[in-house]
Amino acid sequence: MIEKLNAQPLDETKQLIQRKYPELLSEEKEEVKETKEIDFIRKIINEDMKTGKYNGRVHTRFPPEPNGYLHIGHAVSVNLNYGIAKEYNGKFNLRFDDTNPITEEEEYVKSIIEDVKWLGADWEDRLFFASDYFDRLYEYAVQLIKKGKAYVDDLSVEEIRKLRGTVTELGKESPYRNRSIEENLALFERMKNGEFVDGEKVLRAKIDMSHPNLLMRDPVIYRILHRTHHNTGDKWCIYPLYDWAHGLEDSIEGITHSICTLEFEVHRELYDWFLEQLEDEEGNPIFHPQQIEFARLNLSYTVMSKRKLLHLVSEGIVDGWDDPRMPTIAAFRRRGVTPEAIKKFTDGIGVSKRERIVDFSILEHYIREDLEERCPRVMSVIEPLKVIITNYPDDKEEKIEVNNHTRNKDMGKRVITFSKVIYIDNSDFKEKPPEDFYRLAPGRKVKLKYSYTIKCEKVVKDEKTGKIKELHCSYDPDSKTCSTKDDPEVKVSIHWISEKNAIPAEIRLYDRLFLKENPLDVEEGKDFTDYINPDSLKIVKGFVESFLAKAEVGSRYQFERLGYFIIDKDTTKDNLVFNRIITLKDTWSKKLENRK
RNA sequence: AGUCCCCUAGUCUAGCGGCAAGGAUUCCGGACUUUGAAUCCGGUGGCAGGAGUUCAAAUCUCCUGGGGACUACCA
Repeated sequence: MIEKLNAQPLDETKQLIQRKYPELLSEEKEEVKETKEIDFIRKIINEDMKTGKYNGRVHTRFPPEPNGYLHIGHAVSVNLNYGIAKEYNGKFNLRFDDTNPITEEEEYVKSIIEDVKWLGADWEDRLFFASDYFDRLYEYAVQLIKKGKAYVDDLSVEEIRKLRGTVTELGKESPYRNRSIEENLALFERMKNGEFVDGEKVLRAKIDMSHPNLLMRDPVIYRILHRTHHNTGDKWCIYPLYDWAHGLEDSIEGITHSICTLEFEVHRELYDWFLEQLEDEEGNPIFHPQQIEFARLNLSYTVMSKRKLLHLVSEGIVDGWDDPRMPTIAAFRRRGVTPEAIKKFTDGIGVSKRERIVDFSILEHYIREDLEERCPRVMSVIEPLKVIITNYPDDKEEKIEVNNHTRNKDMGKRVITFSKVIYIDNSDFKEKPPEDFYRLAPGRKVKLKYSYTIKCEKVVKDEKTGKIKELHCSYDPDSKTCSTKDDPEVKVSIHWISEKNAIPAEIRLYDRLFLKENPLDVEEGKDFTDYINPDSLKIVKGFVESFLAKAEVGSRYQFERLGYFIIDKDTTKDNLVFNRIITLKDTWSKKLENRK
């Protein structure tokens, strides 16, 4: 009780200080920001720097497979890897892990390059392909054979699987396991030369068929695939597998910290084993990067697997990889989200080893925070309701100068028009207003933002349908510069647009793609697509300020009280198209919902 | 079933033997406001459970429980 009494005046003092001397409090805040949180990966790196493990060098990489579009989960990895490289004055590579010509395509290479660049990561001149190293990978394989640590196996896929055993049963050795080094060398060369058909032979590492880690039970490292590769064409008909290729790629590039997701944790043992076996021309062990695993991102109300995203695209559930409802980078870009917002988000959620489903509202928060700063304000009407100001002269027009941003005066001013016929948003009028409804209703007053106070005198309805056609309102000529607090009858000011200043626009209202928090948590007999939000896209015709006809594709605005919008690339000379990036927070309608 | 990994508010995260367990978001109040926005103030809410070590445990050890990875010639 005493605490409460004491707390009261203190809060008030703080609020007073905030109002009068905001700079005092903001300084305080910056100091708090100084204490930077450090994740477990950076801790490992700090330790390595201390011990001089890599001579103070930090070199990371982002190694996508070009078999799909990048999504926000990849952004976590890009930002992490590039961020670390920058922080430690290190380097960052972009490397395509293109060891499987069956699924990989040039189209994906292009989109990935564009996305990584857009995210702000800079690989300078270090854009690499695993396929650049096919020769060296082959040489290393020969070395492994020469050391008696790899052999050519004639077994079929099924036979290999059978002999591998299970997590509880030991594996059995292949009858071809003890071929001579010479025979293996010859056979491997013949594999490379295309003397065998797909699947006829493989090269396997000779490790331990009774190893508790299944991956260590003589893993296949080369398979025969008579396929044209997007990069090397028909030069090769044998291709290395991930475990063989990845560590070697890292080693070749001098990567110090090979950061990947949790599912590769079990692979680390193999990763290390390969690197320990091999040596360079002088007989020294080859460079040995360290693999570190972190938890991938899962976001609520969406799906992240490439397979599922591809399904949404190929089934036409969404309109392509860059449909603004998708979690792909291309979609975020088109939707209007900035790379800076994504960076804030990925920094904000941090990195850890616990599997996580990050709440969508956290992403939304960073998107709003970013847009709030950068978007000029504009008054647009999404669901127009015609309003006639009955006591305003027919042909009179007033120009009103308004700020483009409430706080940031650098964004300049613009001029809007007031006249007899205006449009307001349908949601700002209720014939039978619910409790707490502050906006317009029959007989009620509302402030038109930057302009007059109006009072609803009459509701005109369509005789046939009974739908509201227009509103007849009167205005108060003395109210132009008033604020809402000058008139006890006026609670809020609403946005509006004059007929004289309005041009039509197509407005695409996007919402979350799924209704279910975790769409992968499917009930019996259902599919993840059963949880698609049927209202994830609504297209409406509204009015925007006429100067926007000249605005460029990709420019973002805050439609006052509605949300943030961007001009879409579908815009043509006579069809202006806006995407809603995100709504403004709406505590009032949330309150109404919660009351239900 | 074997090996390995993980477990701090609804969600994400900090903590590294001594904290009133901190921050972000969500939610709920309030101040301010020509955006029911932003901004500001306040509140609800957490160490999976149990034993042990210790003067002292979210932190170290063990057990139990829960979640996950691995049984592809995918990455």
